[in-house]
Amino acid sequence: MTNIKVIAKMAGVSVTTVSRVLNNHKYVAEEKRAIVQKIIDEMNYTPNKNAIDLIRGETRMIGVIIPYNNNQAFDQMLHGVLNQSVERDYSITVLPTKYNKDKEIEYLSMLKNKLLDGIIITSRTNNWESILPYTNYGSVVSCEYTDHQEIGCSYIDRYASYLDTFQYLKDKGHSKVAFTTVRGMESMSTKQLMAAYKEVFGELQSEFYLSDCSRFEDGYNAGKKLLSLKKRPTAIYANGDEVAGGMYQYAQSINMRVPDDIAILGQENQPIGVGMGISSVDHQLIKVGEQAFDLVINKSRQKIQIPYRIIERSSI
Amino acid sequence: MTNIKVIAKMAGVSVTTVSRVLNNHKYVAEEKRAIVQKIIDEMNYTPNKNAIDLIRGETRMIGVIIPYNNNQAFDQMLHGVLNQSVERDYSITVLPTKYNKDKEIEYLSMLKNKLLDGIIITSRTNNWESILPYTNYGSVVSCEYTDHQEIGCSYIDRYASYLDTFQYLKDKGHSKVAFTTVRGMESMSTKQLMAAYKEVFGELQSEFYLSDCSRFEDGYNAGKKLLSLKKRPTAIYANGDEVAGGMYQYAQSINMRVPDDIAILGQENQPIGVGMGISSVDHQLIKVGEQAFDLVINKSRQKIQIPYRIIERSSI
DNA sequence: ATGAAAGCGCTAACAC
DNA sequence: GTGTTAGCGCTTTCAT
Repeated sequence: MTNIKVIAKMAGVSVTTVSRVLNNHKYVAEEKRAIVQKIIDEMNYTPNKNAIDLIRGETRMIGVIIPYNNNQAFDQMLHGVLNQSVERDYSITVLPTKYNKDKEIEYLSMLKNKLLDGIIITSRTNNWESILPYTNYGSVVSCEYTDHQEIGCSYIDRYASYLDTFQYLKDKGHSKVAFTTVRGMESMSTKQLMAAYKEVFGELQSEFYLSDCSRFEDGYNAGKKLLSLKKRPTAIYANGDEVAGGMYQYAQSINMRVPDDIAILGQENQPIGVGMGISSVDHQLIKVGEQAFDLVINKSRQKIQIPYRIIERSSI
Repeated sequence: MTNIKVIAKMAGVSVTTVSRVLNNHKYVAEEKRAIVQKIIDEMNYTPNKNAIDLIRGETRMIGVIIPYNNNQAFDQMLHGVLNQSVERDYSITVLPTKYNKDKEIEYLSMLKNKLLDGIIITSRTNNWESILPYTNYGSVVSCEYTDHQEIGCSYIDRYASYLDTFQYLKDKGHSKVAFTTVRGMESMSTKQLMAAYKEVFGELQSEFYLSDCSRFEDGYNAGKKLLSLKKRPTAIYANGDEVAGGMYQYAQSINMRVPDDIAILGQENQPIGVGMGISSVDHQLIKVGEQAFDLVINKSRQKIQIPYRIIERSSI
């Protein structure tokens, strides 16, 4: 292992001097700097960043906690983070939890371990009380709103969005609308969705709600269930355009017309949505990710709301 | 900062003993082990992994070099890597290069810097000769085939795939086929694509080839160009289902029927493809990523080929 | 069984 | 300007 000591010996100077040329310090004789640099180049030497981090207590590395690594919504946020990190010269470490509480905490403790300067939580399974202690070791920002002031937030106002969306559907003349989600009632956003539904349409009949939908196939199956109901919905609000696409395809397979027989609304403005002409409410998750990144590296605890928008296409 | 020293003092033992209980060493009196563990729990102490890495010279962290962070193909490989990393308890750092040579080398030198145990290169811009030296510092595996035996490879036989695909198209009666790519002739796979085309159809007329296609919109525009040709193609082989989807939509917008008026073949079996019924040649990039991960962590230099398959739907 | 002490590779006072 | 030295937080001989 060729380390700073070796270079120092070869150059006939002290490690300090080598360290100085490495870090572009002033007060190094041009002559010595030249010879040191020459040895460095010859030996093709690069400092051990691990040792540097150990001393500095900083890593320029940000972690992104993500439940699944194959979910469009989380992917979009991750992309936003990645976009910014490239500009700002930070590295990003992806931390997939599968909503495992211990795993999540293990990742959080990477802050304590000085492995990460900050963490972005796109979605969590532990309660905030368990997470809060880690804010002492590094910046943690959430992509979901929380009151806790030690947590910075880059979030969307999901409740408002859901309210708007259901109202939009109601205005279009729909009163029997069904919807799908990824997770069940353990998820904050599912709860908000439920609440918004109730606000607009009143009590929800349970057959109109389906969880565990992530991909196209899930949408297809959900479509089958929903459209087989004796009292079937006139509109479906899917949690993602991929899921919506699956529903769309099932509808077509049984010769139902969209939007005449069944209206379909997706989320997140995914490619499949533009391809199939599915209306979508875009929560601009990429922007959420970009903003979250800015917050972490600035160790900011601001609460920043990212606007959503409904993109009208022909499925509704 | 509560470190091992503090714990040692509080427990009234030496740092060595603390280190031993931390690492589950034998030869620690059950009594002492208990008291040390108690303090550790009370103090909510976790060791500084950075310091541990420094000594061990290992990080359990793998880097994935990716040109863009918003390209379906690279995303799929990344997902494959992520899938495996969760199982094996490794962290993954995403290293986006935008095909910048210096950035790419900078990332490679993270191996030397002891920041990464290994690196997976999904696509590169430097030549292998520049990359080879870094194999001395850690395992580097490529998702593209190379003869260099210091590089492990998890790859697809692109040339064979392209040959098969074009032959498939020819068998379907197409002789005028156009195609698109992300990058131009600087890319290895574009070169192979060209060669395969020539092999099957003979000389390529330049209007039948378009580069810089990544997303749906690119496909739409490519479709417009290709279908506006006086001598237009009867089939298009798109570099991805998203791009294919854009072409499909343009075709529909001018009332051309798919596949009767124009046949469209995509790649990578993306959701939009199943949604729109686009035939696709699936290179199983997720598997490529999974296999690549296995290779890095085993420091294997094997060359493993992942099979591709043509998925027939209705666009051809 | 347990602890003292010597590093891992580097930075940052502090002295000269 | 340059070098000596004391750490950063931990592991690992080597004694005891």
